[in-house]
Amino acid sequence: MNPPSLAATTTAAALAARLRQEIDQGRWQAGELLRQEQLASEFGVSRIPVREALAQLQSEGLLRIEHYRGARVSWPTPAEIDEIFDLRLLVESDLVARALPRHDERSCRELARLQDQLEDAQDRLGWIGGDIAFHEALYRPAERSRSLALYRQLRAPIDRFSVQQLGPEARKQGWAEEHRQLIAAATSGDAPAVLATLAAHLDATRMVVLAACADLGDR
Amino acid sequence: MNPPSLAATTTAAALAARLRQEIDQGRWQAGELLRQEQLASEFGVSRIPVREALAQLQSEGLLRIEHYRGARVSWPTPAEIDEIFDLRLLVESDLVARALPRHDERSCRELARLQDQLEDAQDRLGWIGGDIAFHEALYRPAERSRSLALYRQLRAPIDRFSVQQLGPEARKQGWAEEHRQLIAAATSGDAPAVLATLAAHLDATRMVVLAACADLGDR
DNA sequence: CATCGTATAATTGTATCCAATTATACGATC
DNA sequence: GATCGTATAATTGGATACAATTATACGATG
Repeated sequence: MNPPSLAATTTAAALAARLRQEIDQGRWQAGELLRQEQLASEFGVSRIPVREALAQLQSEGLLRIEHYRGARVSWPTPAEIDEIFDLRLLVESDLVARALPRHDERSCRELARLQDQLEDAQDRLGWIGGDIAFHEALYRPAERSRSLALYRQLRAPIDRFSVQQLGPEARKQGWAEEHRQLIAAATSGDAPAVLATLAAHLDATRMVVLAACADLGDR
Repeated sequence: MNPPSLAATTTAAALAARLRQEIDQGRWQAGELLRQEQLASEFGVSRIPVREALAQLQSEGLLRIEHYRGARVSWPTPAEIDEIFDLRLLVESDLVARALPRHDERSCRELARLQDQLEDAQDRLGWIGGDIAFHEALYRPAERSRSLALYRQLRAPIDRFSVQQLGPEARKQGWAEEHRQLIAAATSGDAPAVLATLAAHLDATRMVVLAACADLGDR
């Protein structure tokens, strides 16, 4: 008989979500310190849920916490980014290959709808969210929850580079084209095509992220 | 000038390590509740570091925390376990393939030494620790830190089943045999052999874990 | 002037206490 | 007797307060 309780989650989780967004949007640069007290007063909570949120973001690879020193936004090296994309290719190829035979007309329409929605997105955050939604819909028919979680986890620490680099309209066009090809290949059930397109798509994204990361220097 | 500070870590981290061990040893069954107050008084600390340790173990997939309900030992389904082993095969095949050309006489001696040590291990915990050390040494020359972390993360939630099932001396023998074959293949640089052996080794382990998990029933 | 050591401030880690929520026990009602 | 509603207890989530550690400022010393 309760009202559906909008905030059915803990404040630490809400904070983590908020901070995740802000990191993606570039509020803090790589290597920058996040102060517990500052965040606590900013959001009007105590440091306890702040600490739990920071710990959560560390486990997602967005932060690195040092004992008594504080939480810094992670600063992946180009080698790490390369490795992440290699892993994404492994995992996402497996996912799409398993999903392919289970895609039907309905799921392919859903893909097209998500792509339309993506191209209508206004801000960078809506953009990356749309891309995530598209890929998840592409992989979901595989019914591999664990792999899907792994896919999310691999994206999380590098998505902010895509978001921040997302100026050039050209890249956006190419991205849309690759997504359209993925939909076509999924619709026709052409496994080699979908795998090749996915690989090309990931490689293109890799270049964007590496470029964004190169500007940082190491620390 | 400080003494090397044995506990250079936080108490939450120490607690997490301890609880990880205890979960592997089967102190709590799958689905069982871990009470914060009980753990706090048992280890002589407050509930704050206990909560942080529990959150950490949740991010590792060992626990599942429900809002205001408590932390339960995770109870993976056979399907999830199957999926984890599929992912392990993907990641570990990639790792061993990259490591293989970089193994030399020294690293292979190290593998043999670790295997000797493993076979001398007394208790179940030493056993699983030895197996982890062996595999990490097998993959380390690849210099893929992110993949190695992923490998650890995939093992973490299922190792307890191997540990608890680890009665039969027979299985232990077969395991040792497979490890010896891996060393031989690594020494001779025989990529197809090492990949085939790894796949067989993982499949054998999968069966053990699935058997241990089957006794649980779902919850 | 550079470097080291010390005192102070700033920050994180933990303990204690209170609030919010859930689980349990008990009685009323059909 | 079973089921529902309510009161109580048990448990978790969060706020405040304190301890431990690290960073900074400042002066002494060469």
